Amino acid sequence: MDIAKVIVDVPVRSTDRTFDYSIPESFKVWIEVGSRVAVPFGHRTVQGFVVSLESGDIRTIKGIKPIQEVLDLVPPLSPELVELADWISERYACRRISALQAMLPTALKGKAERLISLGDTEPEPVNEEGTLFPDEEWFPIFLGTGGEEKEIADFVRRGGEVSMKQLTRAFPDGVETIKFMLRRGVLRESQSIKDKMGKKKLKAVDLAMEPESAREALSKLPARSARQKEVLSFLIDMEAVLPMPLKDVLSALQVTASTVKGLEDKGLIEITEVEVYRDPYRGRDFKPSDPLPLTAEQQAVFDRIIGAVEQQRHEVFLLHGVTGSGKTEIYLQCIQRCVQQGRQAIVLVPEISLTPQMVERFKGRFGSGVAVMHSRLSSGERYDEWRKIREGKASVAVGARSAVFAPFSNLGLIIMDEEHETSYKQEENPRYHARDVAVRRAMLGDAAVILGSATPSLESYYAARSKIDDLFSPVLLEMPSRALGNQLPAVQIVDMREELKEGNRSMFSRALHSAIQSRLERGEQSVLLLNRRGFSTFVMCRSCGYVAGCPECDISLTYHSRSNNLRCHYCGHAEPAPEICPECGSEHIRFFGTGTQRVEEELGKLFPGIRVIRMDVDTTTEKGSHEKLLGQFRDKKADVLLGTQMVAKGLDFPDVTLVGVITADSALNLPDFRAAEKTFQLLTQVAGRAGRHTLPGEVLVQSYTPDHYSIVHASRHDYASFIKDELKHRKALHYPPYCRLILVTVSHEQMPVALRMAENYAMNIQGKARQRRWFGSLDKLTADGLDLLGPVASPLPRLKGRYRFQCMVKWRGAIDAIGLAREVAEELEDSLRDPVLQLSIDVDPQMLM
DNA sequence: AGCACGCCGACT
DNA sequence: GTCGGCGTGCTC
Repeated sequence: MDIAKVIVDVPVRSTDRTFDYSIPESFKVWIEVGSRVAVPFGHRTVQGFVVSLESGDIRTIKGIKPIQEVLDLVPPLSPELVELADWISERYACRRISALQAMLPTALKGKAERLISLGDTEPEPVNEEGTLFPDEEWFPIFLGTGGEEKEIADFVRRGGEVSMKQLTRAFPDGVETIKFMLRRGVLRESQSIKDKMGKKKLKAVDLAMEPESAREALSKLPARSARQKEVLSFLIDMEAVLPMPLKDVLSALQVTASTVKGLEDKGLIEITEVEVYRDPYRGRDFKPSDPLPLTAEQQAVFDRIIGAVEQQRHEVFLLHGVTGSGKTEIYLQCIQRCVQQGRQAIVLVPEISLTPQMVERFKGRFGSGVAVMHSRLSSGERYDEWRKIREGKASVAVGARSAVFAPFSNLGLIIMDEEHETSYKQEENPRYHARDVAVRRAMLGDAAVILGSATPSLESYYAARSKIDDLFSPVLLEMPSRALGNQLPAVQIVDMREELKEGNRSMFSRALHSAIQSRLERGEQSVLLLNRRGFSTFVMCRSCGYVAGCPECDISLTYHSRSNNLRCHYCGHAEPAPEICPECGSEHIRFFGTGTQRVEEELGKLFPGIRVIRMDVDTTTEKGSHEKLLGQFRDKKADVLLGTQMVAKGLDFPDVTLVGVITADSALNLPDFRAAEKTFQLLTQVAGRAGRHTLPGEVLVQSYTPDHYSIVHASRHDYASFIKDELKHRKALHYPPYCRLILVTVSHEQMPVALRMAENYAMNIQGKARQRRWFGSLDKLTADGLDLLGPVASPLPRLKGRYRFQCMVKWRGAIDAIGLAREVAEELEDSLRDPVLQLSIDVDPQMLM
């Protein structure tokens, strides 16, 4: 093994391949597939990943350079993850380095640092031009001031090796002099990769001897060392829990560090630096829980799954269980078996439902063997959870999307809860879908996969029934009844058109109004859902029709009452709310559309004294606020929990007997072929929140289109009928699961360029598809083929100052449509070498915007 | 991404 | 006649 093939951290197309490096003898034991290394690349040092090792004669490869540094003691990636990264880069048309980077916590994103040390050359006399005059007898004129050069040299000598950053900070005007010194070899530059985040170190105190000898020493300490004696006797008492964090000693005894230091100087104790994990859940105790007895239905499903787990066989299960059917308990017991076998498990949950309740359940069952990864952790905390996994200190990882990359070495089971959630699709590069990555990873490592949902995505459900997917055909397991035997709540649809006809212009129907009223009287709780994302509310002038829009994105601005300003949901642009119309000066400027803030205000007017907790993006930005709000609601500090989709997921409150959906239609009107599916899923999820315990629940759904099949079927908890209807639509219109999609978005600052390039793209891909005889055969459902829609203006036609057009590739069968889409994009980029032009390829898009 | 190599305008 | 503009192309 003499040669390492390395993917370097330079994310452009021309470097999206391996580069060969020789491995210095001393590194050979450290370097494996998955190692992170520093390599010389061009004129600098970059970070890279070893993706394969080859034996070979180094001399046969011209210009090969050696690996400069191995960056980690333990390779951060396994060969299995490296292979997975390859697959991701092909399937999602992204650079290999992006796929590799996506697998690591941001803390490990090393960047090169320039280090300056003294060179071997003695400072030589030079004149102003930098010409050497070694033979001249007269004293040299240094560039600038000779004194400065001496100061810089002294500074570097003191530090031994200082970073360029430090040096320029110390000598802000010395840049020229430093360059000059480098040129002459007085200073030398080297580069090294520095991680963004260090490990957290903690000072800990321990006795330097056996407790008996310490006790003896204690008696010999003079009386004037009263404080030190206190500390020592405390440590002897606490002997069982040593070493102990220094700061705990200080706060327990109200002494200062110098007192403890004194003891160290006497050689009685030791102060050491221990590496600690930043445990985000430190100091919280989790109620231990034992496995619950399974119902017959649960048992049957469990038995089926556990067979695969115990035989260490790759198999994918689609677990379709109604809300409250006890899927989580099945997950827990499968994990338990998996861990007992010495293998590890990953649990994927949507970010939004990664609530403290959820975490509690896993921590309660598996204790400290659980690592939790979600976006609210600081990057240091996330790094530490990640290291816990890699170092074998955790055997269960619970987390959002990216936890699918948890660096376990012997993975036995991957569980994906709420399998249908769109948040499993990453919306930036690499645009991977965690479900498909999970299945692929499990395939590579002979692990089982459970995809669980009350409302499985059509893609998964169809794959389970028809076994046609190229990636996976899950085994369908059904759990149609609730574990506690209680009924699914009755759902009533309220026709809002009728309300309007009868003169009720409020956002609450009479039925919902009286339902809330009766809950208030009985002291029960309600959950109100407004699936209204910010952009649908807008500010309009009633006199001239002016609508406040974002200057960068051409979409209407949303009014935020707390800060009294208008904000763009997409780019973050904010401006003060106008009092008069900026176009015509009229005072008739009004705020339309219903956001959660407005519902909150309205509730206060209609039900004086009502206690409302509002939960949406605005009230949950602060760390821990989510948790706090839910805690308050659970403690019955409020009558109503009002919020966006985040209130619909996985919450379980015993006293909630009413769930109200203020407008069920808002998602239906989005330009998305999944609109009906999303509406059905949301309504089913939220309806499942009511009456999970002893009190019966009621669900009221307000709608302007009460006859829509997604609303009707959701109200009857009828997944099968919904699927039947929806599949018919998808088939007729050639949408997934009957084909796959690739969304190509072309954007440019100049509208004509963007449009022209989008047209070129469409033309080129059609041409090539025709040549390969792939084009235009989607109508015959059995045939392989490719079809193209567009270009059309993107649903968000302008974003962050760029005009956007999109082409939709629809394809099916054993053709390399993804490769083709990428090829055409690259050719286009080459022909118009304009860095402003952006082409993005989204394979299997979830959001069509 | 950086960074050097390389071919055409305003200055000693 | 030279310094330097940034177009082009390479990095094991």
